[in-house]
Amino acid sequence: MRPKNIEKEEAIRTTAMRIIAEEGLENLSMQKLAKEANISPRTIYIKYENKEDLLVKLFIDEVLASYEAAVLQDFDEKMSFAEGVQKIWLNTFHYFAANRSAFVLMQYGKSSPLLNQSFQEKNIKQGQFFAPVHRFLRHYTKEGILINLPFEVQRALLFAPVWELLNEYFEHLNRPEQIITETIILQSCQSITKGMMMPNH
Amino acid sequence: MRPKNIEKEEAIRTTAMRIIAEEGLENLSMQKLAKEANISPRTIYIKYENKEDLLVKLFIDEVLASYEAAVLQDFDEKMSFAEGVQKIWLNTFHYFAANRSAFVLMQYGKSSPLLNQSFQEKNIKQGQFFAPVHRFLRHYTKEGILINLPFEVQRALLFAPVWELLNEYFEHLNRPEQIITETIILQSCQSITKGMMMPNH
DNA sequence: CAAAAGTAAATAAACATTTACTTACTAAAC
DNA sequence: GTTTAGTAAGTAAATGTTTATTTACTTTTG
Repeated sequence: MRPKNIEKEEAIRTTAMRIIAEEGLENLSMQKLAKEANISPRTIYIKYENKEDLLVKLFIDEVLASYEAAVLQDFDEKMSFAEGVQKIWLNTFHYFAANRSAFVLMQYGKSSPLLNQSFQEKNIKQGQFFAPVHRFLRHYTKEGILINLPFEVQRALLFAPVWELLNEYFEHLNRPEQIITETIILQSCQSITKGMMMPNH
Repeated sequence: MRPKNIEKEEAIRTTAMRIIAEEGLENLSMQKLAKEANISPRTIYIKYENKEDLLVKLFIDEVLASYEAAVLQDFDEKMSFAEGVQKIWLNTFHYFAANRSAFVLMQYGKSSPLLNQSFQEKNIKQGQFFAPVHRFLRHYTKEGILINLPFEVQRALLFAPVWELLNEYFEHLNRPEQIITETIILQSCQSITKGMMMPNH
């Protein structure tokens, strides 16, 4: 039996991510992808059921999984609240600043019904991945250090700004100077953290 | 000379917004739009140069312009910092909660290269619209009340969370209970505002 | 009737997916 | 150890559909 050529599978994935990052999800077609990856369209269908399957697997394996791994790197639930939040901010910023295609696909995931649905379906899995963050926030809420709000609200308030700053970071890539520096990220994180903590902490 | 039928132009716009909100931008085709608006495809091309032109005008006129008008309603630069930020939060929340299609298209505007580009190009116009907010933030920065960061960063930190909460709001629409209430919005806004203010204010 | 608004039907390109075929490798048979 | 049959990987070209846009025509109103 002829064995799978792993290089071709790799080529499909990296080429797809490149097209999405450079030309947008709406410009990714199966034929274009095959051509640019130097393979036959049929080869994609050996490895993926259809386009939807390809996009969902790409989204979950190349974006969600590696994002979650990156975010939790060197993160410890036992860190102080400010320290833990800062670690997540820096991990998020560095990971996506270096992986624009992952950032772009993640953004698509929020608006595209297709990806959004798969995002929802995998919420269980994601919940397992992000469990340390969940426990971290719940712990400091119980301790009376973090203001008492639903988890989803805490997550939105604490981490939405870093996404918006990443947007700003990429928009400034083509401009003479970059305003989103690590110093700015640290300052921003401190402001947000301060606002989320109970008085006298 | 036969006069334009304004109803048909209206039908194109509202139908397009409905398709985008319900089925996503990727499922909006000119033929489908024509069929659902009960007109001929050619009629769209009388009113718009091409699909890109349609989307850009839809985005600018139906989304950006009305969003900006909604956000600035009853907002006054002379309001206190906390009061002004809260007004913008509430305006944003109420406007998009009641106009899901505008919210969806706005989200697309952030990821789709097509819309993103037109977004960038119209930044001058948008800058004029949002000038009151810009002046508002600059004033309180000079006064030493708002922490001194680049305008783009202040905007990201102050207003990104309300977008994320809107996402959460829409996701909870299909669930038994809504966690994103006006009370939660007000509490969230206060936390963010507190973090962005200089100590002793 | 002039002239733009509007239509139905056509066009050509692009799309996702399939068909019919070849290639490359494994492992059993000799 | 060489041959050979089987099988999945891979390909080139085709499929039928959908796409944005246009053509050739009709309608409506000043």
